[in-house]
Amino acid sequence: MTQYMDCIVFLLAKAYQKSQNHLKTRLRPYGLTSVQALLLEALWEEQGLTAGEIGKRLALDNATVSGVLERLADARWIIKKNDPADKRVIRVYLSTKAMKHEASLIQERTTANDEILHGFSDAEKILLKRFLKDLL
Amino acid sequence: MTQYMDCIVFLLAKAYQKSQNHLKTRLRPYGLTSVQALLLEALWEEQGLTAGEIGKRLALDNATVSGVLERLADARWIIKKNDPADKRVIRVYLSTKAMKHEASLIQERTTANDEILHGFSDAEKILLKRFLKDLL
DNA sequence: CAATTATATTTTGTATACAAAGGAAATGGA
DNA sequence: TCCATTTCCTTTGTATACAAAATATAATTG
Repeated sequence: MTQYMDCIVFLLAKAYQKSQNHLKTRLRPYGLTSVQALLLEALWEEQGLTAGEIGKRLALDNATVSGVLERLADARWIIKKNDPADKRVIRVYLSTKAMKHEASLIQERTTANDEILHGFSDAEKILLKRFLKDLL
Repeated sequence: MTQYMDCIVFLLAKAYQKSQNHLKTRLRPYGLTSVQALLLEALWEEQGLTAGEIGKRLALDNATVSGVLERLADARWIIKKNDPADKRVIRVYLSTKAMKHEASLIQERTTANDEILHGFSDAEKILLKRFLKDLL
């Protein structure tokens, strides 16, 4: 029982799942999943991104992006439009609903982060994030 | 683009996915996924665990355990038996195939771990693991 | 200009994670 | 003893991640 408990993949998996749970709980009232909220954040930063650009920015593969976009559009968080200059390209825009919730959703994510990291010192937070970034 | 790049959930997710890829690649020749290999490791440590016990040890929920066990049994890595003392209970045993591959599979996991952490000093490895365990 | 190659997104399929529900067996109290 | 409740695992459903294939459009080449 001790060997795989020291396996980095296992530890990352469980840490991720545990942390994600904090965020998921906070997003539930909005009817959003954490990946959906993440995608909205990318759009708040820059509207009109293509599906491919979103995938690159969020390190999501195109099949996943396609599904997430579809469900976000269905729930009226985004609007998908073809690019007139290239019929293969989908550009994604935020709906009024999304614009209205920007501040609160970002707040939810920030709060979840604080919750997750509440037991760490500032130095430890920086170090942990550096370690994780080094793994990417 | 910078805000969610500092989100702990995002960083953990992507670090996990990136790391898992190393392990997945090494397990592919065996036809095993990383969670399946993880489950086999639990059984090498103790045969005859119940589905529930496996779930507890590996922090897997029962629906997931059920599916993983089913596919492992189908591929002849494990044998599922009812417990005579309690018909609700499933006890899981390793097949000959699994016993034969124990050493090599553990080696694959160890090597993947080394690969993933090759850029970290020994002290950093210890610290990273401590941080992750603190998140659980 | 037509054929070939490349690109963008969607679809299809498998696996895991999780929530909820279902079915069978065991338990405990009246 | 009987029955309501609890327990164990499976099934069902949704979401994401990833691999592969499909479809449509754009670019390149001869």
